[in-house]
Amino acid sequence: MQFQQLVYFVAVAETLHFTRAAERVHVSQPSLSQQIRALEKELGAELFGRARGNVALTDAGEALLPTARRILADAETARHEVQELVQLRRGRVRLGAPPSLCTGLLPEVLRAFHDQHPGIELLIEESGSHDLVRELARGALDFALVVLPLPTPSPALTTVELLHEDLVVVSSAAAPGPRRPVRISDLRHEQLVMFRHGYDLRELTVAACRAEGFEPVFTVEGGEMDAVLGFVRAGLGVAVVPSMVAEQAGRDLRVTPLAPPGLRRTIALAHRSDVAPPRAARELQRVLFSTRAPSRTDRAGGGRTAGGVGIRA
Amino acid sequence: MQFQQLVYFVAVAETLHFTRAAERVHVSQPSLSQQIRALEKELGAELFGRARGNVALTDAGEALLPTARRILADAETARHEVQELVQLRRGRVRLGAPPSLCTGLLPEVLRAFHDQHPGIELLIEESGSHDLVRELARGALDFALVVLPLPTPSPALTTVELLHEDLVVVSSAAAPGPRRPVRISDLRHEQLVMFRHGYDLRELTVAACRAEGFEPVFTVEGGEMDAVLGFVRAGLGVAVVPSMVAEQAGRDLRVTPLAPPGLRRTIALAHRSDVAPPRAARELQRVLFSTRAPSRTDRAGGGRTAGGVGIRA
DNA sequence: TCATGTCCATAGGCTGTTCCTATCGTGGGG
DNA sequence: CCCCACGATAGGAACAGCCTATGGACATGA
Repeated sequence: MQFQQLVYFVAVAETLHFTRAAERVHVSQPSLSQQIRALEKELGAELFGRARGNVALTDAGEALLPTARRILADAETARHEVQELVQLRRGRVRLGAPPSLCTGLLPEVLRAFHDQHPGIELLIEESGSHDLVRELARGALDFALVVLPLPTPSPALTTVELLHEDLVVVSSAAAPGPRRPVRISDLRHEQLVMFRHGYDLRELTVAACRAEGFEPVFTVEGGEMDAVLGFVRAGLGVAVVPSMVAEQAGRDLRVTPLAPPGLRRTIALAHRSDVAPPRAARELQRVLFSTRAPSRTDRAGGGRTAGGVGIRA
Repeated sequence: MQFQQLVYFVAVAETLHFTRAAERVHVSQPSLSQQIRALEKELGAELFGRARGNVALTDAGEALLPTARRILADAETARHEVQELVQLRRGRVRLGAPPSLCTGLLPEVLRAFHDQHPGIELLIEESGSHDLVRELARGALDFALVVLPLPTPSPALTTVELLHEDLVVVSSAAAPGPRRPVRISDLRHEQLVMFRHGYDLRELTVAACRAEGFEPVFTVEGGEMDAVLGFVRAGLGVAVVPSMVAEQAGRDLRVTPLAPPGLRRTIALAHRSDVAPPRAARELQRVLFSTRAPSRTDRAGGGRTAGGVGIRA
């Protein structure tokens, strides 16, 4: 049984006329006759009574017709559904991102993406890089924005550098504080407001302080991004945050850059190496890079160079 | 899109392994790969992620799978339904017959047919030949048992002679009556119980009397077969009925044959010339002729010889 | 590190199918 | 009585599907 044969069969069933049916399906009349015959032979039953000038469905034809129609309709549906995915009219992207990026970068990017593809569902998982990497490996995420280097590098993940963020010090606009760029070592004498465990920023900041030979002092610790900024506003201390976050945090925060070499962190987009991300996810990747594309160096998760892992058209 | 491709696709989707899927559908692995590729190309989307040792459905594949399964199931259903008709496990026969045959011949035949094909629905229309011919032409019946010659002969109908029936006179067993064969002309002095208009037997009997030069006298008229026999039993008069009916009517009826040449009528099976009867109807035809097959002369409705209208195997 | 095995993709040749054009056979209508 | 309409048939060209053989990439174990 072939789809063609069913198409021909339905055409004849609807026109009750071989020649006209052949025209309708754009095939010669003998070809159509032949295919109908082949179908009849396969099914072991005549589908049409072919009395002179009076083509009519037999009972077998009558039995076949509704199912044939349904099969053809289903085939059309199948094509259509796949097409919707291809054309990004439908779909889903599961993106993981650290809280700082959810605050800073993502709103703008997701807005742009959603405007272009309103049918695509966006699922955001807000976690530290460690959790995100695990979720990626499980297949629970299509992509994750992560801070490089990865806490648990693995060749199973491919990362593509997205951007470098400068970290800055924020403090209460009301409180007296340094106007000039500060050095990390200056933080030895500051009271810090610190994120909860799991934030990449926490690990990064603490590591930087230790590299300078001191252990940072926290007045408050454990909050999420918004809470930390609120505590800083309230004068409880200073915090080290990405410049992008600081910029968006408002005027009642004083933003102080770090003196060179400062602190930078590299944000990358990570995905499993073994499966190509869904079409919609690749499209989000494209939007992500076109919105904010200061760096496009490909790096494998383990630190090895992984060529050719770019965006698939 | 081809059925084969969907079969292959489902096999790969279920095994997540090209080589094993190929074995399962009894095709070489390259052929299967090629068909999957062709399907992907036609749909414009990859259906599988082919990472080393990790074949997985893409979102497009995920979208296609349920519909593909449904299409294949429907195709199976279509084959099955047609097959049921072919194998006479299901179907319908619409048969028209005059009341005398419904009483005499049909019970036995239909019983035999039903025993062989319990899934076939039997619809009997009990009418005179005139009505039956009209219903046949309308397509409301597959077959009709009719009395020849047809009241309205037409080349649109094909008739096949089935049997000749002798007509006999029945009278009450209680009442005195002739023991020897009677002649038609003897009926001039009898009180007749007569069927309602529409019975072929009525037309035949009345015509026979008129041919003998007299108009028959009815004590009761208008009843159906059973009623007429009841009236005869009650001694209201005699009736002319087919011998087969008379035999089954019981012992309280006296059956008197007609003297030669007697009265015979020819029963034929009629169907439309332009469409082959459904499979189940042809099977009933076969049973009909094998149960009671004294005559098989083919005759066209108009009286012309119509060759090759036999039972299709 | 190298040999080996697994697994999917590719290449080339063969066969069967599908399609075409041309033609036939048969009823029905002018 | 001839012609027309319509489906069936015939024969040949183009194509698709399948096969075997082979390639290439990765994983595994000595």
